Amino acid sequence: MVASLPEIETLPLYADMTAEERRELLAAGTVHSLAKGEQLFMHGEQLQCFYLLIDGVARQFRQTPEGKEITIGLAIRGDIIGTTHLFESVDTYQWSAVAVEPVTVLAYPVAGFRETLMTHRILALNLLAALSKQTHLAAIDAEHRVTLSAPQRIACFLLRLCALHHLDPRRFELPYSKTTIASKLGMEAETFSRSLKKLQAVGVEVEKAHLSIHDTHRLACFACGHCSIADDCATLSALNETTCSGSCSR
Amino acid sequence: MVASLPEIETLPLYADMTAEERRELLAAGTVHSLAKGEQLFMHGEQLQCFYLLIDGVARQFRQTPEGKEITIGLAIRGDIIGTTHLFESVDTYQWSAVAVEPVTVLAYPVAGFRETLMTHRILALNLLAALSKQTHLAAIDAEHRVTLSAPQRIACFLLRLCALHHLDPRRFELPYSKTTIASKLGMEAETFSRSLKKLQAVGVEVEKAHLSIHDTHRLACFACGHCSIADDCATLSALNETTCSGSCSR
DNA sequence: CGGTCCCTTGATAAACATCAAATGCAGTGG
DNA sequence: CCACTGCATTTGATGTTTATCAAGGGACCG
Repeated sequence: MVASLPEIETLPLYADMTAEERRELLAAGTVHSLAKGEQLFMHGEQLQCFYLLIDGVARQFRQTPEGKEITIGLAIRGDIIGTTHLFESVDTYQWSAVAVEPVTVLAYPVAGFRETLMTHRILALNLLAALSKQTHLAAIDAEHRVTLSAPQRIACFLLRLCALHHLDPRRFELPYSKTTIASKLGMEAETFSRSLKKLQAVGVEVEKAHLSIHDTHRLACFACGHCSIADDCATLSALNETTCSGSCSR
Repeated sequence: MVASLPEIETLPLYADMTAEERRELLAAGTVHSLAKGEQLFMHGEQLQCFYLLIDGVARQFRQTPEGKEITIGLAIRGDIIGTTHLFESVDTYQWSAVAVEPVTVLAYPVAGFRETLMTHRILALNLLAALSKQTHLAAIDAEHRVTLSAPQRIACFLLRLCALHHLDPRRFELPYSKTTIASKLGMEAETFSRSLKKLQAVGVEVEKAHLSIHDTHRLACFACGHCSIADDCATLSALNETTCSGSCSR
């Protein structure tokens, strides 16, 4: 764990700080490691810590009375989990979080954290940035669920996946189970399976968990043709432009 | 406009401050009034101000290339609009906002706002609280779209509407058009119209824009039976308990 | 070897969108 | 005051998408 600690400094939460301030904040948190399947917190539990995810993947979800699970999001390195509850007038977690891959987190107790924020103003700004981003991504996700078909949402997800995890689109392995991805995209596993097959028509080869995107540009056109994020997704395209040049012809 | 200004102090954004600090912050913003249909900002425009909504209703939305509009949310008194973009690495608005009812806002220029936040630490905390709430509500909305049927989402919306706007459930008028509500709920106007009719079966009378909820408790059971927010919605129920006692039998 | 979990495939059904058309209301201009 | 126009709403008919139910294959594990 300690091996990866030095690089924590590069995470956005600690951006724009003096080395000293960073060191102090890092010292305030405690490192935890979780095996696949272990939970960070459960819905209804007493609020205790929020977490900075250093490595692995954590799934945040809600559960309906019937037992159906709705995935709120998949968090990866650099993402912050549990802060949403910090400033609400509640003292319990409003949803649950579990590791879907072995996870390393830096845990910060919520007790007295308001005071920490008063002292470390830049931290407050960085937290604001993180929450803004979350809100923005939530809005985009919501739009996708309304305007994009299941295959298109998958296509969008795959492109984003490659960008975020630095995977080679021409051949990569899904970093977590298809069931998990399906739930993150708000569809049933069956629909995911069937839709993935339809993507063969736009040049996506599937073999178990191994995928090959023959032409990222083509896939992007298929997925993003009906999406309003065009300019913003230039960010995503930029990341992909290592393997593919030119943007969608819109 | 000035008439309503004194009460601005009671908004959450200015909570926990000294009177002096509040006065200073209020002075930093400029009051704007917009007629129905006027826009606060448009997607792609240069980022200039963010807004604290003092009165009226503003709709935030995105537009797909085909011209379809996706409503992100309806903001009312106390809500903050445009902050999401403040901390992102973008300098344009990522979506649009228009007044669906005559609106009064307090506008704050984004230029130099980071510095303001450094000086006014409590403001930063209050902003964090506001953004947390937004994220939380977004998660709930997303869950509703997956787990609730159209009539149930409408029922949930109506109950919430009465609570937020302090309307008497036994007889009230919709504060904005049905088309607007439908789009906020992520459904077509036709579906909204048909679903609203189905609510007659659980005691909702409809006549033009006038609604009567005969039994809020019954409607809550119909809507919330499949929802995971039970405890949290106690907040909402609490507001409703002026007219209806007892909670859903779950 | 039996069990479990993940994934796939097929058949069916429900919910919702879409298309098309009618109604009614509000505002406009004559 | 009345025809005219535009917009919001409603209603009906139809189609598509996706969930649901059911069953089977394959990998991993004890």
